[in-house]
Amino acid sequence: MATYITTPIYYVNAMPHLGHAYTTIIADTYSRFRRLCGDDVRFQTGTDEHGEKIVQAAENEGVSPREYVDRISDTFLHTWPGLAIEPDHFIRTTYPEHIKTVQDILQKVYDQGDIYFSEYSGHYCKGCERFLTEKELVDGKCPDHQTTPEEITEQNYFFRMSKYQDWLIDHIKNNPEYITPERYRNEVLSFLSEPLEDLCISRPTSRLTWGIPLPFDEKFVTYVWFDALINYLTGICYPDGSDFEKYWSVAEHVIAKDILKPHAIYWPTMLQAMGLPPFKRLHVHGYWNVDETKMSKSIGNVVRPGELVDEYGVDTVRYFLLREMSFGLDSSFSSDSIVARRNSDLANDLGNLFSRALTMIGKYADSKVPEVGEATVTDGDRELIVAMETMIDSYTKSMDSFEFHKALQAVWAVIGMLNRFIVTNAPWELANDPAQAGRLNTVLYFLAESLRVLALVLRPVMPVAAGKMAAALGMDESLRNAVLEIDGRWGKMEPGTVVDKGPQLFPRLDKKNKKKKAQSEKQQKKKKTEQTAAQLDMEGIITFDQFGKVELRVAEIVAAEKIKKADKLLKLTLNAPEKRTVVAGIAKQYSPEELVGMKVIIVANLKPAKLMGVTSQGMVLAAKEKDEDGNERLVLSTVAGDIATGSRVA
RNA sequence: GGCGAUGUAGCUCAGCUGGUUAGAGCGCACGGCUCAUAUCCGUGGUGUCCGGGGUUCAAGUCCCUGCAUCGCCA
Repeated sequence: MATYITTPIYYVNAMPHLGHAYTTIIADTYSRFRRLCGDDVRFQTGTDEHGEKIVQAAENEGVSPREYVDRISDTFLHTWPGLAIEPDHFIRTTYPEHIKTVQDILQKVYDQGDIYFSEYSGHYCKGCERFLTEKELVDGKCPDHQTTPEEITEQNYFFRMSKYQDWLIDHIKNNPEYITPERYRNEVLSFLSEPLEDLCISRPTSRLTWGIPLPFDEKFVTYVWFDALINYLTGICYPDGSDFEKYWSVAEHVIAKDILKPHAIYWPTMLQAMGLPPFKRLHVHGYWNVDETKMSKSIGNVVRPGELVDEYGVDTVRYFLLREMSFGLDSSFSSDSIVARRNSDLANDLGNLFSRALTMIGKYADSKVPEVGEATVTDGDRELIVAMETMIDSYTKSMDSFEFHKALQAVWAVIGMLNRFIVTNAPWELANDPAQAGRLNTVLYFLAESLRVLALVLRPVMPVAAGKMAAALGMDESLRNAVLEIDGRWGKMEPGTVVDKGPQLFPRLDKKNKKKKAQSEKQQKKKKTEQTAAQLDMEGIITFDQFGKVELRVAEIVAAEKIKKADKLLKLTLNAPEKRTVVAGIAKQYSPEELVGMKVIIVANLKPAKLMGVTSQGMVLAAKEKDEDGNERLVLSTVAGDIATGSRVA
């Protein structure tokens, strides 16, 4: 069997965060799992590098788009090894091979009449960077930006997506596993119950040049999906090459729920138009909330994968992410929850089991795995063997259907059983009675053999720790290329194998732990500064550190409008340089029109708040004074010279 | 506004087609062991199963309705 597993290609307008890491860890774990099943696996990830936002981001940094994408793409590439993620191929949409294939495909689909040129007159929202449909408008305004879109007439190329709608509905209905979990399948079917519109696939070069030119019209470049999605094909050398033959029919995509529609609707219809079979399965996962809030750049609670690994270690991070989230649903991340998992599941249950078992083999059997005394095997022992087999069965099923949390639950059920097995058999008592030597050997063999199986099944999730386990069991070489069907069977551990306990697999994490000393010192220091801060606070003085926490930035107002029923409030859309909405109480002093284009200073890391139903992500600074009559006068703080939006004010 | 999902122990959740005293893990309390990473094992309690109405011999499980949260669409 072959397996082809992909992550989305990540858009290089942001640095890798927890969400990227989760998606990619899933794909890596699945890829390792399929290898464990003996499959020929290809695992691909990469970066998406064209489009308007990239041009803007590059401009903000004063570099060329090329330099910019090279740098960010490189960051992604170098993030993965730190998470023990090992893709077979890293693709970039700026690779010449990709560009050529995209153009060949566009030409083919165009030649067969599925791409047509059309004049399009519509409401273009600058904030969304796209045309909004009549239906989308609320009171003639963009619901996201509360601005009146511009009437633009533009000519563009369209893909006849609607032509394939019926086929797609049938395909999804006939293949229950095509989109999983089921909730997302239902969502897609519900969306498809309405007529599908054709897909706009181009942008005129007058507006965007950083893209792949249409082969049949040089005045246009491809817009997003006919570029990005095709990476899944170019990565396996479509149209030629044995890799394409081998892997396309078994392609499985992992995505987060925000890009469901492009993958579940655009992509299958595109493939159908190309005359290619649809991919095999699409796996959709939810979001990680950080401390109860959605992770977002503007809130500033972005979790960096590298920092997590530094703090908890790669295996703990991978285990936590896979164990804590029910695949498909949203989940919460917090340092408390990861420490809790680490201590209870990894240190107490698994790590301690491993440690006590190997210590006993060391003490009672001279560090050599003993032989089973057949005559001393009990019913309890046989139950353990059955439990291990049952575990492998349910582990395999769950891993195959992306229910990683269930797979791990099954593994931990036998870990609990093994801890009970030790208490029940009390090897330390058997060791005191020479007549029980045979029984002792059997018990020790059962432990060693069980740990071997654990090391085997845990490898996809915790490659580093499982490697250490295998090495300690003297099985490093033989387990590295193990196949579950063969090596998962009971009794593969050779008597006489020399074990070597080695250092603790998962030391407990807590404040008393010396390993955490550095951190607790840091915390103490923080506490101390907080104390002095509290003192200063009384005097109305703040420390430099406190001031440093306030992130002031230059932002450009790109749109402004009044908020209904609020005489003082204006809703501002800002470039800072990312887009954000801020509500400001300046309606009495400023009209929306005069504000557009102005550069102001904002507090960028203020906790978002909802004002009159609008979420404000920050606050605009203004000077305020009162005259004798008590009337308020207010003047916006701005910058004295020309400076890029997003510049830090300090 | 339309469609849909969710609401079960302090926390995170499992409970398929309605059927005996509603479950798991974590946390908490108590007891036991000593091989082990102050770990492990055993015992224990707590639940108006979101509110209200209905169907049924029987409802966390079905129907209606209200509230809350979320998602998709508009």
